[in-house]
Amino acid sequence: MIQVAVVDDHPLICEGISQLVAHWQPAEIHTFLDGKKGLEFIRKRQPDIAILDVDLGDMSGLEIAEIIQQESLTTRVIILTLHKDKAYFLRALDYGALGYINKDCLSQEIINCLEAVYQGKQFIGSTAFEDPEEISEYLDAINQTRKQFNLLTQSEKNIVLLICQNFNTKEISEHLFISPRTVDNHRANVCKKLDLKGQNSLLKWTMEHKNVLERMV
Amino acid sequence: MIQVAVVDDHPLICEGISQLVAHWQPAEIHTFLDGKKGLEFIRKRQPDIAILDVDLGDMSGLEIAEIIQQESLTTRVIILTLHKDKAYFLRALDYGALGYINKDCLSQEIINCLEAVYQGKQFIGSTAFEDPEEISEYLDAINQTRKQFNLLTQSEKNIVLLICQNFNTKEISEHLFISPRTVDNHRANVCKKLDLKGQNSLLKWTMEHKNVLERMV
DNA sequence: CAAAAAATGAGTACTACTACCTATTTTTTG
DNA sequence: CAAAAAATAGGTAGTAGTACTCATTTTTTG
Repeated sequence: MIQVAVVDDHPLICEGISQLVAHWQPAEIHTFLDGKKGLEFIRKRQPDIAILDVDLGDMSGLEIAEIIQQESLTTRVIILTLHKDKAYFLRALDYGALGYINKDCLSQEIINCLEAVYQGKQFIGSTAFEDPEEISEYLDAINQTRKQFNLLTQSEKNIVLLICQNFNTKEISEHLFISPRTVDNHRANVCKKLDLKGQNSLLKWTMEHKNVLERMV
Repeated sequence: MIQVAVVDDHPLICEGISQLVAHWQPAEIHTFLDGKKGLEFIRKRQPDIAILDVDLGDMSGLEIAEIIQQESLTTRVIILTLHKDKAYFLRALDYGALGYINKDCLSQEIINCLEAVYQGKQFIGSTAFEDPEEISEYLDAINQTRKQFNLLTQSEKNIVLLICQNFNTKEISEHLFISPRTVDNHRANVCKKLDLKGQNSLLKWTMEHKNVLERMV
């Protein structure tokens, strides 16, 4: 049976979400009215899904999401928010939340979100923003970087990630126990694949996309 | 007479702040219960100080701070928050807010904050965080970058900022109508002053501190 | 197993940034 | 005005990354 944690400081919303989850499919639902207890449970039991409110009394659901990411817990995160704040959403993304929905969305949307997130897919509520413009631009940018990175072979990826960490060719070769010439070749191939031209173009590219790349380990 | 805008969706807090401001010194105080009207006023009248709540009904005070920064308004910003969330603080800093205080601080502290911010100084409430450790580390890092940057002469600063924007030596020289050799010399001097050694060390430094440097124009 | 893809290594040339140096002109400052 | 600081420009050398070539070995995949 699926385990779901619901963390929200409003008892009414906790109750509502629980009903919706039960409606979605039979699940073991645990509700928490404050962040610390919720986090404690998530750490210990690693439920399949955690539904986190942004504005908890003692801490933010975003902080919990950050911890889940940092500690590599298997729990998938849905962030619930009252405010249509772009920055909340960006942070939720950064912290690896898969779901992001506004509290005034329809019940069906929450169920769709649960289903998507349970399958490991991203789900962003249709009522989550005032202006979906910027958000989609941001998402596109991240997606493009990811796509580009995924054009690379494993060795090439490793090398790019080492460049991210300020290693130069010589240091990379020592770190990977291979010839600097090999590293050179991989670098050249990466440049070709990503259409990077000119001096330090690869270094610049990795540093510009550092945020995205660092999360692709 | 000083102009102060207070934006908070809780009428009680608006009232309390107004009283405190009046207690501090005679001022023309304008209160707003929602973000949009507050922002409209700030844009039009550019008051000396704006006290912004993080959790407004329609938008976040942080968004308003961001707009104030983007549009280079002269208004100095104090961010008020209910939650002791580190990320809020970091965003407030990024958006150029000078004051940052928690709502459960003492009245005197708010007055101290008003005074400091009015003088253009930064003021961070003593009760604003659970763990002042990380915050001060972050602040130190930013301050160190600023200090380093301020070791540079104007030309050197200009060149560093252009490196930030992905210009290479040749492009910088064309942009500034000077010889590439001159640019080379400035770069070398910067490397010396900042104790940067090795290939691309200056490029790496500027990209690592891009966030801070970009705000130093 | 055979073909394809990836990883490994090297040769050569070019370019950009650093690391020294000197020197002149312009601007700031006491 | 005189001294100091900054901006300008150049010489020469070394190093690291890009740009292309080729070849061999290992791993993946149909």
